[in-house]
Amino acid sequence: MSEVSGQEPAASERIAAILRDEILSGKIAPGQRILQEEVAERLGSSRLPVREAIRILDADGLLEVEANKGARVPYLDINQVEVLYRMRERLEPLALIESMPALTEADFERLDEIQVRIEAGVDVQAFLELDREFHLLTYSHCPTEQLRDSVTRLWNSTSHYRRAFMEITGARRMWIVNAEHRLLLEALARQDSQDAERYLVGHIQRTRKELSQHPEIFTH
Amino acid sequence: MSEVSGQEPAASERIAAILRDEILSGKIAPGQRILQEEVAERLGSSRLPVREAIRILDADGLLEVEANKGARVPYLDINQVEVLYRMRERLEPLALIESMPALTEADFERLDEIQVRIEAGVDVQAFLELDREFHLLTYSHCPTEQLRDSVTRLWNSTSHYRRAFMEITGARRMWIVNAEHRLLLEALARQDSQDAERYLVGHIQRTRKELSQHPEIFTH
DNA sequence: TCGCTCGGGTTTGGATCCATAATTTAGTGC
DNA sequence: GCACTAAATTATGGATCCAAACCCGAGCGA
Repeated sequence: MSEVSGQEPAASERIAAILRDEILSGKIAPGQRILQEEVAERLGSSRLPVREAIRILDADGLLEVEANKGARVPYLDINQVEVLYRMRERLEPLALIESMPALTEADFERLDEIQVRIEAGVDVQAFLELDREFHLLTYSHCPTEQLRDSVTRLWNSTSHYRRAFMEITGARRMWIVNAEHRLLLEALARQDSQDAERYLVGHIQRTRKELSQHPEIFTH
Repeated sequence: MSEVSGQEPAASERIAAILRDEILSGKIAPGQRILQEEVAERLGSSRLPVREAIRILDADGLLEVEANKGARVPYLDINQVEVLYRMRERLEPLALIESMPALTEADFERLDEIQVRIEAGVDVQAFLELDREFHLLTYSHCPTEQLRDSVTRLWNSTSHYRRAFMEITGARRMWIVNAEHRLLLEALARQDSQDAERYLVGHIQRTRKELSQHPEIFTH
């Protein structure tokens, strides 16, 4: 994650990117094991760059590695996800405040475009991708890479449960998300860090509370 | 970092542990490059486990890796370290609250022993190691591995600057550290999460403010 | 029938060799 | 003498082969 990537993506980076997509999109589910040889053959390389890719994804919080036993997408229980959300509640406002002053006109246009699309109504997968882009874009100018990476890790490791939640609840309470996003955008446009932090924390907190009312998501 | 380590430490883990010590103790300084071959020869292995170890340390926040250019201990500027401290101020109280209820009698004895040693007066290197053990031990029962790892990463990547600070200021204001540690311990013994959080945040905040008054630490 | 042990097969971990990219140095032309 | 170029050196990235650890099932015995 911390790679600056010279200019050409190394094979291990390329493989890591593909696996990352497959995990985030749910094609590879929690509990599922990653077989080095299978991945190597499927992506046309030797096992070595796959091993490096697995380390990269481990650092991204997408895989857990156990010595001599391989890598798998971790199962999380409801308590762990709760704590991950509490971490988000504390870290993301910091990233937002650090990033807000540097947001450009182009960023605001893109944020508005994303929000318009979400409001137009999209399926679960599209919503998850747009929502992720929306929030990570608001943090993108945070100058501290460690903070950006930490936030990204938190989004990564909770993505599966966000999807499961959306698939259960459907679009019923989507108007709340939209209202929160709009309020956040408006505060950002005013460069009001207090309001922005308030709306962001509320947004994450509400999601955590709703999520914890669906323990069935975590039975496996 | 997330390795559960079956029973026998894999070579890559062993090498990572050695390099981690060398970086944390300052034997390898920020800016210094890690040559795979040199490490491999020095530790009696091939380059391959060294490559894995480098990935592990990258995930630990101790190295930065650039494609085709190798790994080095990152330089941080004063602003980055400030943000890392603000991250600590937000994350460590969470880890502490999650861990506090599970602290055992043996933990408290060890914490007291550490604090007694610090008060007896030790050199910089010993203080850094004891202080690290002290705080990480108070978080050690936090059930969420991601949170423990995040906190450890923050300690890792700021360790060099903590040492530089201590070497400049010496033992002059050590009584403040001791008072803060004692108040924290007492609050933990009472299972008073409010007080514990208050003292911990104050402790980290004060360090951040004192550190930011020594910008000369960050000139390289 | 249940549990234990001892295989065979599968999968990960490590070593060596080769390819490729970056850096440095020597050379050449102006 | 300086700047640009090209070749040699150095270091990282990748492929293949071999070793060691783990997993699963068959067979044996209580």
